[in-house]
Order: sequence, then structure tokens, then C-alpha cells
Amino acid sequence: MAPQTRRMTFPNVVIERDTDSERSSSDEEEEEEEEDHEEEEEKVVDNKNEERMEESLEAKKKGKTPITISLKKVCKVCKKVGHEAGFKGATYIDCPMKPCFLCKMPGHTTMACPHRVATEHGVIPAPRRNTRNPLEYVFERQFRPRVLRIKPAFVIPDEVTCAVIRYHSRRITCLEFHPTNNNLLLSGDKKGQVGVWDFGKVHEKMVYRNIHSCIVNNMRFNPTNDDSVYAASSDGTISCTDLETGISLSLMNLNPDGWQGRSNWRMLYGMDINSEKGLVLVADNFGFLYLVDTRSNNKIGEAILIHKKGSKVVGLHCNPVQPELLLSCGNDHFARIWDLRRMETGSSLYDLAHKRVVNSAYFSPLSGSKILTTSQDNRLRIWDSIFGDLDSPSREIVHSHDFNRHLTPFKAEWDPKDPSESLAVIGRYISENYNGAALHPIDFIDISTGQLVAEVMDPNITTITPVNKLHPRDDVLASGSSRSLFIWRPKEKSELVEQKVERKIVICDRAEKKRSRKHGNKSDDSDDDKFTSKGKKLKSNKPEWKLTRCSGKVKR
DNA sequence: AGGATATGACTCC
DNA sequence: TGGAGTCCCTATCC
Repeated sequence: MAPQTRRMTFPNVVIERDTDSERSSSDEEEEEEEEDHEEEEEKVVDNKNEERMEESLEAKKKGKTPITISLKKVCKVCKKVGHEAGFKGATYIDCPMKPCFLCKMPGHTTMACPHRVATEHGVIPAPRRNTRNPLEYVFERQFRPRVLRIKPAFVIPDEVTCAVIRYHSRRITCLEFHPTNNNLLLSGDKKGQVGVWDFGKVHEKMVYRNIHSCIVNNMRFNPTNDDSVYAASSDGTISCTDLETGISLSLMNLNPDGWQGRSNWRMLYGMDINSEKGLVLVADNFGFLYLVDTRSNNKIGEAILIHKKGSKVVGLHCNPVQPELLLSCGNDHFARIWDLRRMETGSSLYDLAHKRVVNSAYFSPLSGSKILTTSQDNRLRIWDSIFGDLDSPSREIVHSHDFNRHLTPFKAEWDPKDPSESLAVIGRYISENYNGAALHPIDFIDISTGQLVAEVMDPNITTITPVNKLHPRDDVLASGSSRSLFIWRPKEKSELVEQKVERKIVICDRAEKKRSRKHGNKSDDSDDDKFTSKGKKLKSNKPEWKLTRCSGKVKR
């Protein structure tokens, strides 16, 4: 083929310029100096553009399409010209064409959202009701005494220290404090591994790698044996692991025939223990509930459809006071209250409607009489009394905890120590500009008023922290953020750990691997091969074991 | 430094 | 009902 010159084939280029006043800050600086010449230059550009337009028209006649290079600002969100969305430094600029990212209402951006500006996040107050029924009478007599009538002031430290540890190789999905050992934290991850960390003796950690083959969705300690823990996983099994020996047994396997395709693979999500009845309750991704006897480890009866068929049941919670009451929630936008003595499809006592997927639903930890739910519509919902009117929540609190498919779902968790049952903790999705850093704090919310009581953050921690749990006895908050675990405590109370962590402690698993290879043992640390959906092999993650320490602020 | 990639819910047809 | 296409602040790896 005869060679062609570029001149002959290269299409004409049309350059479009933004003519309005919106320019980036760096442009502005440069342009201020050149202001005098600007008008003149634009004329030149216009003339040139005209010439090019003529040329391009000519090219069109000849059948060549001109390439248009636009120097106008194009919004990467809505693709429209004239504005831009995205981070400007540590502040995120919203696309004005989209509804508010926080409250989801049109007409304003997240920055101007009244729920963001208010010190009290948006609250829809409880309507005054005067409908007394017999159940409510029972509640007043039996349960109300358990809840403190006068709410004590929350004691919020000014500063916290945060121990950061990283030994999971995938993102953290759940956390659980040991019921009696105050310094023991369990963590589950997306890969199926379970970590045990003694944060009192920072160097003591253990990672169990062979319990599950994928996501650990929920863990609960065995109420009759502190050393054993149950876990429900997306591999379709419930495990019971002895933390002393590391020996794990499988109570139930929903996929005994292995992989039979996506539509047949059953995954376990919600799980809770009913100690009174000696039951493990689990629910799957098809809407079914399973009951397992903890003494015989046998499944009891048939699975019961408790949520929309084919939808994921992500949360189960047994009432701490009334053992026959069960709360479930899932992807069918409902949280449901059940009587365990009468578990049949469609026999729920109440269906609590939500606008989106319900990530979690919990009874209050002491009286069991309140319900707190987290929904993907960016709202926390509170029902003040399960014996009152459950038709609508007592309060809705607007809070940014949008689900993003690459994050573990956010769940608002009660403070089990708060006698007034009004403090909850939840990570925040949306970032805030804190002295030039975009941070995602962990919010403490007074769910009786909707007030943001405290925001905990650390300039060194820039990741989102969707998994949080408050210690049942101590002033400790445990968090899971991506692959890292944090232990937050008030600054004055952390001497124990502080002295040990003056310097960064780095112990590398690779050293262990090397040693075990030298001794001829096949290391159990070796990562399983991972493949993409297209069959491409992924490189395994480098194991790390790292602990750092930093000081965080508490903003009120 | 930036592209690839893990991958869930929802809407539309 | 199911498959394709879309989606606003990810985190990590190379």
C-alpha cells in the first residue's frame, strides 16, 4: 500500500473553550497577570476557530469527521458542561444536577443540605401518641424500670489514642468482643479468616485461616463456653471454633454438593444465639431461617421463609429480655419481629417498612424494648417501644452511611454500657474537610434526639470505617476499616498500651514463612490462589503484621 | 501515577 | 422474572 502523509489523513481539530467565569484556581492565578491581554487573545482564538470551522465544514463535505477537543469544563458525574464535580483538595464538590447525596432530596447539594449543616442531624420527631394498649401497660411495669429515667450526660473524652493493627488480607466484615476477657477482640474478614487480638498485650494475635472459605458475615460467642465462637459465612456453613485449640467444627453446610452455579449457592448472613433455648439461628441469601440445636448440633425442622423469597436476610437478633422475640432484617426493605414459638412464613408480629435495604436491626441491649435499624436510604430509624405503635418509627435520623459495593455495610451499634439506651455508634461514609484532610469520622449519635454527640477521627486514618463495636464494659471502641483494626480509648486510660508502642512495631509474616520453609514445613500462611471472573490469576496479597499508634481527636 | 479490579443494588425493558 | 447497564467521596496492587 502506498504510504500516506499525515497531512492528508489527519482530521481537522476544533477547539472549544469555556467562555464563562468558572475556572480552576490555578488557572485564575495565571490569568490574573494576563488579564490585560485576554480580550485581544480571545479575538485571535475566535478568528482561528472560525477558520477551523470553515475547514471542518469543508472536511465534512469531503467525508472526514473533525475531532473536537473540548477545553470546557465537563462534569464527570452528569457529563454536562459548565461545572465540575469531585474533590477540590479535601472538599468534595457535588454535582448540582444530582439530588443531595446525604438526604437524597432534590433541590440542594450535600454541602448545603440542612442535615449536614445542623449540629443535630436531621430528625423526624416522634409523633405524640396517646394510644395506650395492654402491652404498653406491661412494658411500663416490667421493662421501663430497666431503662434509666434521667439520661446521664455522655462522658466524651477530648482526645483518644488509637492502636492500628493490620493482619487481615481482605477487608474486615465483623467484630466481636470476648464476653469475659476484656482485652480480646475477634475480627472476621472477607476471605473467611478470623483474627483474635489481645490488644492488652499488643503483640499477641492469632489468625485462623481455615475456618471459612469466604466472607465471615457474623460471629457470636457461645454463651455457655467463653472459648468457643460461632461464625456464619458466605460459604454456606456455620462454624464453631475453640479458640484455645483452634479446632473448628462445621454445624451446618448448605452447599454439600459444592458449586452448582450462582443461583444455587447458598450463603449465610444473619446469625444470633438464643441461649435460653439453646439455639443458633442463621439466615441465608434466599430469605430462609435455619435453627440449629447447640447441644446436638442438629438442624431443627425445615428452613422457614422469613423474608421475600430470593432476598438476603442480613441480620438476626434475639431480644435480650424476651427470649422468644426475634428481630430479622434484610434486602426486601423490611425488618420483622417474630415470636419464636410460632415461626411460620407470614406469621411475623410486625413488619417494619424501610425505603431501602436494611443493613442491621437490633433490640436495645438492656431492656430490649427499643429497636434501632440502619438502612441504605441514609437513615437510622428508632422505635422507642416495641410495645407501642410500630406502624412508623419514633424517629428517623439522617446520617451518611450509603452503601458502596466495595465496602462492608454500615451498621449502627448500641453502646451496651449506656443505661439510658440512647447512644449509638456508626461510621460515616461522606468525608469532611478537617484541616485539609478528607476524613471519615466515626459518629456517636444520641438516638433519642438525633444529636451528633461526638465524631472520632484521626488524621492518619483516611479510610472509611464501616465496622464498629463498643466494648461491653470498658471505654473502648473497636473499629474495622478496610484491612485494618483500630482500638480507640480515652487518652488518659491508655498507658498500658502506650509504653509498648512508643515506636512502630513491625513483625513481618514473611519472616515466619521463610523460617517454616527452611524447616521443611508447608506454611499454613500460604494464600490460596485467587482468580478473577475471567479466570485470570490474581497475585496473592503480601501478608503483613503491623501495628502503629496515633492520636485522634474527638469533635463535639 | 494511574489503570485494573474486587463486586451489590437497583432500574429498565 | 431475568439480564444488561448504571452507579457521586473505595482501597489496593502493580
